[in-house]
Amino acid sequence: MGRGKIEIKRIENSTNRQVTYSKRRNGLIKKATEITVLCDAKVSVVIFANNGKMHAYNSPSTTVEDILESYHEITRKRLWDAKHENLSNEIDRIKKENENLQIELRHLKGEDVASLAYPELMRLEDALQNGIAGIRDKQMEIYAMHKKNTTMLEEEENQLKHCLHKQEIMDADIREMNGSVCNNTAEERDYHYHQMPFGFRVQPMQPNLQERM
Amino acid sequence: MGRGKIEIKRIENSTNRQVTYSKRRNGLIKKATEITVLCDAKVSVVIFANNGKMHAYNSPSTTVEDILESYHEITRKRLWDAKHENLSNEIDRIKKENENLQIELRHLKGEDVASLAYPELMRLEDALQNGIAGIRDKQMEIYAMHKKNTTMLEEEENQLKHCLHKQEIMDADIREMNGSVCNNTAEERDYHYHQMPFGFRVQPMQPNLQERM
DNA sequence: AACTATTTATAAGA
DNA sequence: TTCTTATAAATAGTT
Repeated sequence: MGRGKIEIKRIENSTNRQVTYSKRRNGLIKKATEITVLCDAKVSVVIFANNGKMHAYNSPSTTVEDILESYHEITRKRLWDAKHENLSNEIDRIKKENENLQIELRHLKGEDVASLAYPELMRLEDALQNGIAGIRDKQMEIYAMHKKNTTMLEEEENQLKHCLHKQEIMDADIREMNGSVCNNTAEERDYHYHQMPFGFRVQPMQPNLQERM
Repeated sequence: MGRGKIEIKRIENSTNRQVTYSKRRNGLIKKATEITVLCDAKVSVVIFANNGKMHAYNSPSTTVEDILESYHEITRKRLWDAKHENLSNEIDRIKKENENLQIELRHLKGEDVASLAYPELMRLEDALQNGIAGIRDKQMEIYAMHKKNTTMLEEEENQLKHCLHKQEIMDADIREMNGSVCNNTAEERDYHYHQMPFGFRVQPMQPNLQERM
């Protein structure tokens, strides 16, 4: 818009640039004023020249600071909204997944099954049977281990009893040799021992076994 | 600059104002861009429309305002971080809950039970027994309904057979009256009928019953 | 800064 | 909103 068309690139001639700057700066501020009046808008224009001098325009009843402040607020709000939405979507997604898991759990526990279709009931029964099977296996395993422990303890106990028994015989022999009277033979004592109720003979105790598993 | 000259005062027609705003806003920003390039200037333009929507142009630069603003930016960033953290915590919480549900589900399905303690196995077995009980109840209910349906169909079939039988007797009587010879009494035919294998007398068919449930 | 030929922006209409 | 176009406005080069 002038005698000749110009390319939009830096004007190398310093004087020319200065003149153009001055004219266009006025033009810009005029346009800003016009849009403010015509369209009831709030506008802030801040221009720094090459040489560092500043000019500014802002629509009436506001300050450049107000408008710049609002600008930053909005810019930040947009950023925040975007991220906020991502997080909210993530939460919704996980909550949905959570809900489905809860429903499946309730069904497996036999709750809320009244509304289920037959094939679904079959599926649930299969799943539960598998569950029980797996848990029974594990229980058997634990039972077997428990039994094995008990047996080992029993054997240990028996061995201890046996040692004790031998010791008693030896003590008796010693007392006999020392001149005291004893008419029980070793065989007789053995017999009496075996007549004792089983419960008194063996008392494997392992109260903490369950907690260890 | 247009088809007609306009006075620089607020445009009362809302649509016109909106259109003019849109055009002039683009014009203003174009001018800002041009002066930036041509004259090596730094320009910042912020425009708020009547309705609060914002547009802005900034030449690629760092100005004093920008630096002053960064203080506020940091303040607000802290605010944002706090809100962000709340959401993140919420996500972590739900994820954790989700994980626990998945574990419980796997256990109920008999998976990953190898590492469980005995009391936990007992609890799971109880839960599964309850589940199976609930589902068996529902299955019995469905079975009962199925059986009831079948019975009803059988009765209908029997009634039909009965009607058919009566019809045959009547037909025979008519033939007899017409002079043809027949030495079977109605009673005899009745006897033969009742001697037929059950399966041929009644054939209730309802192949799609299961699919209807 | 003023002038003015020309380019550019845009008001009105579609 | 976008396109068109007649016209107003801006401005490049000149004085």
